[in-house]
Amino acid sequence: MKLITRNTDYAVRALCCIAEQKQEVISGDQLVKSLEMPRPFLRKILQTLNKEGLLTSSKGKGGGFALAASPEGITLIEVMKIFQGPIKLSEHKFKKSDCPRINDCLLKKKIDEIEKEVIVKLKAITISSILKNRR
Amino acid sequence: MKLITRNTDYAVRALCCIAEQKQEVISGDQLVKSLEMPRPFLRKILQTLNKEGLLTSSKGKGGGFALAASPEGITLIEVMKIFQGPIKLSEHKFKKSDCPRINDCLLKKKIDEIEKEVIVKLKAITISSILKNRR
DNA sequence: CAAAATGATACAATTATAGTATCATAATAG
DNA sequence: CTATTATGATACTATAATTGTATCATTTTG
Ligand code: FES
Ligand code: FES
Repeated sequence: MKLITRNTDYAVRALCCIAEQKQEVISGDQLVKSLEMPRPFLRKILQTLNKEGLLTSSKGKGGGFALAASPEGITLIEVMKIFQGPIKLSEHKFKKSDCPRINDCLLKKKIDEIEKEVIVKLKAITISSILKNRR
Repeated sequence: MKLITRNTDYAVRALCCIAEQKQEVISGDQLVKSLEMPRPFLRKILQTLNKEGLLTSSKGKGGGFALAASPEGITLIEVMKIFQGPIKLSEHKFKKSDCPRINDCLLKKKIDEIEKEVIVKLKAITISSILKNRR
């Protein structure tokens, strides 16, 4: 019942780390050292973030990754969508298709209300607001 | 990223159905007919609800299940705990043990705030409040 | 060309969810 | 006392999601 998967969590940590960096561009290997996470896993995450337009990348010596937007402009929900798909707290599948009862499920209606509020909260979280949380 | 598993959803639907019934006791097979869900799966769910004290059961002809408390007294979060364990939106495990970064993870702190609010909402949902939602 | 970096893609392991199957036990009617 | 109707306990299996790993190709710079 976890809201955030490891993909997303690592991606956010990487984005935070890049945002804090003095030099704009930082290589994957430097990030591995700072963040202590499995190299090939982080590499894949960085590639995805680049493909989705949250990072820019450059190859070759001196290359690496940089933020494509300011830390204020990168929201958590955006990262979640990339790695976890759209937020659906009350998804209810039955062998790949939706539950036949989904339209009259009373519980689903209640959960949908909670979902709306969670989405509002998530939209308010950005890389910069996460960094501000720190002491 | 689903908040409610099928176990929980089915359990709630069953509890609602029992609560609405005129006769207090209803058999598993009758519930299967009303709820259109896989018999052995529902049976297991009912057994668990009984073991956890949300239902009472009686064997033999005329037997079946009945609510152990009033519909106002059964909360969603109670059912969720039974089938999904305690609510932990920001759990982050690494091979069975907690993520070593869990104590300084800035994102986790943000998610924990959301978790608190979600728990408040969930605690307010009961079988009777779910039934009232219906038109 | 060699070194340092990312890009693309296929594969594998682990865990969680969802579901099935079987046999035992108890209560009731006749 | 035995057949029927019901639940109890428990072991097994299937599917999907998550969490990774491994390999080779491509681009950039010196
Ligand atoms: S959406 Fe399927 S039972 Fe609630
Ligand atoms: S709790 Fe592990 S990185 Fe956030």
